[in-house]
Amino acid sequence: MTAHPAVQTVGLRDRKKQQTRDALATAALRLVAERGLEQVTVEEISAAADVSSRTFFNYFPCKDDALVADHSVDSARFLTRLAQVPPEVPALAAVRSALGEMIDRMQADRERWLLRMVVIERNPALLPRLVAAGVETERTMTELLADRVGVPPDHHFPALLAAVAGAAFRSVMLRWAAGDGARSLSDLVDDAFETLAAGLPDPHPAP
Amino acid sequence: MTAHPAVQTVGLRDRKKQQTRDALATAALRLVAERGLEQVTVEEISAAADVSSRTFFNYFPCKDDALVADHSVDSARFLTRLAQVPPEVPALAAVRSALGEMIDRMQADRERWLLRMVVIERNPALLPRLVAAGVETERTMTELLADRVGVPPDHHFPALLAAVAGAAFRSVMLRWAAGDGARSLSDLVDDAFETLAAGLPDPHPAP
DNA sequence: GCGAAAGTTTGCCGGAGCTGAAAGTTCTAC
DNA sequence: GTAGAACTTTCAGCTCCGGCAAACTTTCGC
Repeated sequence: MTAHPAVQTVGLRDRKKQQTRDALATAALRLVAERGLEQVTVEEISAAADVSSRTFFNYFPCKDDALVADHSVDSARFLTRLAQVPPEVPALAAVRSALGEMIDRMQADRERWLLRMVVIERNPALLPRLVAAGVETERTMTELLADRVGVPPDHHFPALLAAVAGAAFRSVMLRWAAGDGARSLSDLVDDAFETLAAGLPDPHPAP
Repeated sequence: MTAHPAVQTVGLRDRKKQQTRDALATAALRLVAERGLEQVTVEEISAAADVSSRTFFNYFPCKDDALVADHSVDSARFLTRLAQVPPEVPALAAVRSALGEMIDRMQADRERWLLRMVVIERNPALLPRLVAAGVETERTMTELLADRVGVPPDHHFPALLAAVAGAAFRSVMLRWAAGDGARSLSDLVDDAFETLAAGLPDPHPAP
């Protein structure tokens, strides 16, 4: 069903690895959603995924990462995209544009991402982990942005924009999950980036 | 020298507690600055502060928090200030203004804060901790801001502004430490908030 | 002052997270 | 089909961290 005959370069070994990784992440997410972060041990997660707990640590450096840092591929693609946006596009808009593909993938994997965000919301200890997952990305993004706008790498603008964009995106993801995915992630991101571009003016209260 | 005769309601017991807390935080900071986060155990920190390691955990829930989350008082004051800013001031400016007092206290405790930020920069695992320390503050800030601009608490604006302001402030603190405190924290914060208010436009590259 | 009450420190102990080494198993490449 | 690479498991061990109850210190009421 999910077999793509065109993509055969991926051997059995790699497929198994992906399966194990997936099984671990899924089990972790399910168990923590049911019982809460503290009530679930690595041992239980590993048992649910049918591997030893040592194997768990071969895939994830810590329990939390199985819940939030299961998507390192995405950030690499995001950075590639960002580098590809034509240089005349202003930096903020370029970031928004580069996020597009990541957003599409997230919406394709909708259920898992919604569950992930709900789990994070209910276990606030995980929120910093979400930041940790993005830290490396933000560092690289800072360099790319410095290059793009033609300022030295220690200028304040690139670091600020990277940090702010990251924060905005996290805020949007939480909002998306809070609304149970009713509005599309893409729309919500547009709202947020428009607000940023407008300089964060006070919204008009409902009349 | 630092004795304020007017403030005598603080008993011996509380002063001792504060001293212990301080000794632990200082020892942690010094040791980690010397050797790096991984090369320092709670046992060593406690020994340096002349208490048992069990006592350490009476003060801080984990090792990292002794390094970054040693200033919960400040955020409470910040929130009080924010609530006091006249309602006609736009939200972004109100946040900047409320930060003023916290910034002053940080500059008064300059050496410690610079060391703290340097330690964080050199041990990136701590960066998420810095976020964790602000998480509760941001949540309350979100509520205050919703109230201030007169929108329902689930509107996207307050959460976005709180997250963005937090990210901007963290970015500035790191920049401040990177420049070894050469420019005043207050100036750097002004730069960042002006850039935010302007909608994060690309800076002019040096001609 | 003095004794009871309240709060703090401590040692002891155990569970959980995480790592290294060595041995065993499964896949790949020739 | 077999040698070797890659992955998993077992095991031993360290640090982190919290519960408990005993000892100690400060505070409070008299």
